[in-house]
Amino acid sequence: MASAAGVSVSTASLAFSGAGPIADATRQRVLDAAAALDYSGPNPLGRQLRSGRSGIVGVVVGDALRRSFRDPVSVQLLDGLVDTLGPLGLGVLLIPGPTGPDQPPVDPLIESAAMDVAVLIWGGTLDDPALQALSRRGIPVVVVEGHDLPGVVTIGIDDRAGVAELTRHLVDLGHERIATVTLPFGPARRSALADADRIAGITWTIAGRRLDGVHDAGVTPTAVYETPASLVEHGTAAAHALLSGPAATRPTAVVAQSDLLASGVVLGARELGLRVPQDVSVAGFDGLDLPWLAPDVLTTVVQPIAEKGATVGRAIEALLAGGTPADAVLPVELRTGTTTGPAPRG
Amino acid sequence: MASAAGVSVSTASLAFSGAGPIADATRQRVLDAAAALDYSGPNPLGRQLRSGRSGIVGVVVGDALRRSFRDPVSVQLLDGLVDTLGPLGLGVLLIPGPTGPDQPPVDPLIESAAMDVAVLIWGGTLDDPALQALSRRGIPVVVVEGHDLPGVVTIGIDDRAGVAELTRHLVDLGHERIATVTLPFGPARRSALADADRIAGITWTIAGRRLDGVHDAGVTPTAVYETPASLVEHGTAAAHALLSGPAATRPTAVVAQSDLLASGVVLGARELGLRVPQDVSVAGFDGLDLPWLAPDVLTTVVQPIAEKGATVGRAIEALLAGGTPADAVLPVELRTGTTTGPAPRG
DNA sequence: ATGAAAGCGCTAACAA
DNA sequence: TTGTTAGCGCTTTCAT
Repeated sequence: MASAAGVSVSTASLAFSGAGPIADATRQRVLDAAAALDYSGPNPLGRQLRSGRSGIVGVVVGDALRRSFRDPVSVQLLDGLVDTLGPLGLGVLLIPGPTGPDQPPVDPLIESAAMDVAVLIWGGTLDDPALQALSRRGIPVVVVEGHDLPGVVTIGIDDRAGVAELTRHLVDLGHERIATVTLPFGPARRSALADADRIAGITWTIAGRRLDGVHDAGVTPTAVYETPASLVEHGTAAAHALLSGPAATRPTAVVAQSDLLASGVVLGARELGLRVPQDVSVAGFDGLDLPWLAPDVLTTVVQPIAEKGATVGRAIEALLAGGTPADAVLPVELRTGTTTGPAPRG
Repeated sequence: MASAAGVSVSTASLAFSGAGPIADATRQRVLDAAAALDYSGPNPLGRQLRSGRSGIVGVVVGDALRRSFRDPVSVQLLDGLVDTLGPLGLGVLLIPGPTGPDQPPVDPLIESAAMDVAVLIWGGTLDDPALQALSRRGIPVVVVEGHDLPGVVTIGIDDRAGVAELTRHLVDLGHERIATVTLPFGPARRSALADADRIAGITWTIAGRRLDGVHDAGVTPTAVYETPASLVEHGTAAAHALLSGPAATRPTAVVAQSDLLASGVVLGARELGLRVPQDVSVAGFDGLDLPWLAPDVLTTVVQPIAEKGATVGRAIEALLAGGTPADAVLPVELRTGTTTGPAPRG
């Protein structure tokens, strides 16, 4: 302990914290002694116990890291969050989400890691075991893109309205047979066409909301293809399932619930010998940069991802200050690119 | 405190830890009392202070998160690391690397967050301020893909030999004019052709080692294009710079130091109207899945990324057990795809 | 302006 | 088998 080296006891605390009244000379003496003993400042563990705060925000990614982080949306969200949290002196602890059906339902870190707040990326329902464990521990929770749940702060975007606007754009272009490619419906992931029963059983609301957006535009999709994750290859698989039929019955437009899925659809359509947008229009959601689609630019709904992360960060700040931040729904914006065009003459 | 509720004091500790002798009846009584008071197990802060361990591994990503995580290599490494650390009860704290030249050199978390070990992804030299801060704090460090530094554990791959083998593959195909596209040379990032002076000043050894690999195969690159980050768009820019000249002098093969760069080169070559591999061969490094290149498969050097993460995890385990884990150099393997072929007849 | 003392919640040694 | 005690390193009253 530096105090032994210097002369005082807890005056050292003042010397380091800067708070409290202390003579410049004394402070300097303490700092010098610390340097001599290469003591590098207060031990964070002691400080944390004393203050009851760990300075750590646990971020539960909705999936195995590998899969989550292949999704630029999660990454950019995390980036915005880290940028906001850093200046507040808060660090982000990565917590893997449920890995597989036969794995333990919640990561041990959720049960026992020190954290002041937790963030659930990608939703969660009330009976989510992670949510229950956190509430048992009394750790406040911020949920991104989930249900509106009592007792937790929810940050989302107005995706339903965004998809509705996008769909109307397609209707205005004369499209009548519109198919859609969705995000996963729930923990039981599938890559397949979904029937009405399956659609009725959607538990992850993000897929449901974006599907509702299509209906809001007065459109009933000719087919709904459900994917197990927002990845390019699943979009390609969807394209093969949706676009292999004859031109007379094939959809003339595909609305994908993410840009990654949409770019997979574009690639799949090309593999089938279809031109985009002459033979089929493709639209996405998110507003990512997709350099490999160049020179095409995807028509999509742009969501403010980094801003979403920052909003989560501010909610955390408010929570830690003892406040009760309001839920937030951020606006989205339609961006028309080159992958949508007039419906082909039938 | 549960002890008040139950009947005992620190017997509760035994009840929760499971260690030590305790009567089943007593344990049950404690657990019941805990449930009644909804006490959710020992406070991690107290436990941490007592044990002197935080259970946290700080991972310093070599860059802004946004950029780091667009690189699948970092993500998969992190994934392998998290998978290994989880069962050990260790969590990963994300620490942003240097963000910009005018930013503070090290993130405050490096100075003051509680962590038992730190991992530096993507290198670091001896005078790296992060490394210095960590050593001042007495926190052991594992470095991935960096220099061999005294006092830190280094985990890497045999990339030099891998690039040499790859280059020999091209030589065997008859290529004589081979250009190369490199990873960043150091913190001062550029997107430009590099002259000899610039090459002599490489500080991030990963670029240097992979460049040396080309020479090991007896090849002097006709041009070296330096990129500011391992991203598709920088590969495309490199392709335009390297492949715009007349066929007689243009390189017939390009060795990129990452798959992302290589796929950018492929896209750029196509934009220039060149066929891959008939007009120009392109090879990469990493062994990623690149769905958007389909049906092409990149010729590349496959590195065991997840295994690298796991190796880092095991080194951390050994470090925390008081051992001194050895540096590791993991093997790589050439994978020939469809993007390299015989040199065009000149 | 500085020092003394208490206590954050826990666990490990020891005593009973 | 259980209870008592001490102390991890810190910050914060409260005295001096």
